[in-house]
Amino acid sequence: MVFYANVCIFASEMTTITDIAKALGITPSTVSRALAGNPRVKEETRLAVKKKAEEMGYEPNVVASNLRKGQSRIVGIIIPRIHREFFSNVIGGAESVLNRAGYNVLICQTLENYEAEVKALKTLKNYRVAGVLLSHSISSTSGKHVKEILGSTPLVQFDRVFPDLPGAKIVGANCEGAYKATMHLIESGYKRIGALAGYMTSQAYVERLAGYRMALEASGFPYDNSIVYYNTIVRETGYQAALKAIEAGCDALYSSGAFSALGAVDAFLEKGFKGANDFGLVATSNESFTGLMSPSLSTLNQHPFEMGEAAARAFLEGRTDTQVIPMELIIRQSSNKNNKWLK
Amino acid sequence: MVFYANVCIFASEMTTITDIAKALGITPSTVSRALAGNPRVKEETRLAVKKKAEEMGYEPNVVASNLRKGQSRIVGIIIPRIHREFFSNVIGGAESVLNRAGYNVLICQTLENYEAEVKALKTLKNYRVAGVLLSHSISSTSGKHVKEILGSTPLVQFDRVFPDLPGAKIVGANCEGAYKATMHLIESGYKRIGALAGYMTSQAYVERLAGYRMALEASGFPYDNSIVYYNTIVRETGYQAALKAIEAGCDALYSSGAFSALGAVDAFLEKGFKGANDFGLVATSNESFTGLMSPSLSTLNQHPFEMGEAAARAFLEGRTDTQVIPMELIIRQSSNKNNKWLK
DNA sequence: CAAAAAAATCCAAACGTTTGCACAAATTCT
DNA sequence: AGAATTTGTGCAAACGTTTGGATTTTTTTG
Repeated sequence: MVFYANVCIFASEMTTITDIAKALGITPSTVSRALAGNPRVKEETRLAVKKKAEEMGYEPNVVASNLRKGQSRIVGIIIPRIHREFFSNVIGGAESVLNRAGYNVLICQTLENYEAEVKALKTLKNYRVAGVLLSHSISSTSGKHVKEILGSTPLVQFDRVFPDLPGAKIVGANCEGAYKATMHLIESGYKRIGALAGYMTSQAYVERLAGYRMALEASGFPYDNSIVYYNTIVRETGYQAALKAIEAGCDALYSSGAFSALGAVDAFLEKGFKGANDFGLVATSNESFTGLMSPSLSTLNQHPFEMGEAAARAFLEGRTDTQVIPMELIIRQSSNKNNKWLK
Repeated sequence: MVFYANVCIFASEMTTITDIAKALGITPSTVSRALAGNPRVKEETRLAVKKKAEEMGYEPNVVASNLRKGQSRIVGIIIPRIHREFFSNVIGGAESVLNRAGYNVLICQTLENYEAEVKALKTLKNYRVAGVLLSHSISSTSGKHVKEILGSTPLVQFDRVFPDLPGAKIVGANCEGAYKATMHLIESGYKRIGALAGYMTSQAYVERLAGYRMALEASGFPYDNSIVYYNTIVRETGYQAALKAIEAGCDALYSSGAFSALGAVDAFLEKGFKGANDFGLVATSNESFTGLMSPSLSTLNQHPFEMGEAAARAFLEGRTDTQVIPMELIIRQSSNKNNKWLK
């Protein structure tokens, strides 16, 4: 690659298609077509153009190209927070699929804030992105703003979806997963199983609670709302809720989140419980720490990377259906009633 | 917000500045100035324009704006992988600072692949991004390609930096951190301290190794290259290296990474070690699992979120110096020689 | 060898903004 | 009242591409 001093110093002085055209004594349109591989340009000139472009260090201006073509190769992803392991994995999966298809990824985090979500949607619309992959913030209760802002921009929702919004959705098998987790606790012999239920503003948590309830009722256990703890999502709230659950006589908990489960472990270690013989726990979301901590947590693996891949593919293929990503029950120490945690 | 049917159905039929101008019987230039808050337009018309814009659901086309202005409000971030906790935290920090300053973030992951890095750099250049935040892939050995492709585009390097490249750099206090970690092991009474050194193609790892060596030599220990294990970065290679270290008679390890330390724990649990009395370990990178696993790992916290913030600020302020983010030694069970891990 | 067909290139407009300069209208100053 | 200034708008070009249709050049055909 030849490197021109002026190109190096001033970004504004980059070689354009017109520069190449002038250098070859032809018109910009031919250069454009040559570079695009249009069959209407002679092999000979195509080669000459490509050679000259290389020589002059030409790099296409995709901004201009996008403007003219009225479309961009950017996909926007809106998520609550990037550094949540679940979301960073989703992004990882989505990015690799999209990148292979020639798209790039613009990231916006809402930090669970409705206003930030609105702003992010507007920003992406203003960039005229090719599509949006969205997992809404916990403080958004309906998809009205999404439809209003996005209009016709293709939308794929994942994990946290608004049921009132049409279009592609990628969701975990929340109900089924929670059912399996709760059933596992029941089959392990636990007698009074509470739930850390999360926020009911999110469909995902509603479904998990439903699965928990179904498992109880299918096994002849009563559904007792007094041992269902809402709005638990972080370690501290999980801890507080678990303390109450212990007082209420629970011997196991199904947690809709991973961090709340961490708080639950804090609570029952504090209360002197020693192993899964005393207290059972299954958490949703197989964050990496769950398998490494002590006691290791039984979890539902949501396959976030695959979810990201599926979301990206749904966008690429223009799908509008709902795909359910299975949740895999991973049994570890925290629900293994037959053995103690600590050998 | 009034919602026009056509706007909703066809993305191409969005209201433009010209539409507003026509609706008000004025010219696009005035509308543009009005929306930009240019003082040369009358208060009255400014209000009329803003009202009409709102009414018609106008959203600016930033692609056109960027083209005309020759600059964009996008910052590109290139990282090896998004779903590494360290990097997702850096991105989280950078995104929040940049977002507040009106910038958006385009993410590219290289997956430690040189070609992908080159492609990412070109893509970002083609988007004429305002700047690039880069942590290079492990397979890139010099910054030549970066300079060649990026030209005058502002560059901030973080964590893994090319020393041969000018401009802003945000690095961890690698040498100092490794020194502190090793010194802590020495002071705790360990006698033969090996190192899981990582890749010497990366400046960060070179510096860590240097810090390790300095601590040894400052304490009268010999630096013994036969118990320094290179290219350890994932769990498996850490495990293999730790097995060798055990055979070589080591009673402690300083690990330049967190995942390799995980492998080291595997190795010495397998070999029947029971606590820090037997084997000491300090890892770099305070990934969340390190504090939750058993034994919990003593680590060096690199403050990735703050590093991301610093990188973003360095870009915003046009800095060209090198900033060092201190590493904090967090002492946990794995190096606490006075107490057993398991109570 | 002219006419028709095919191939290659050119022209000019468009994408939606922004902005220097010109111009007109309103205001202020001699 | 006329000149000088200020204030508000309009005009038109520009940013770097792409693309439909016109035009030229080359090739094929009768």
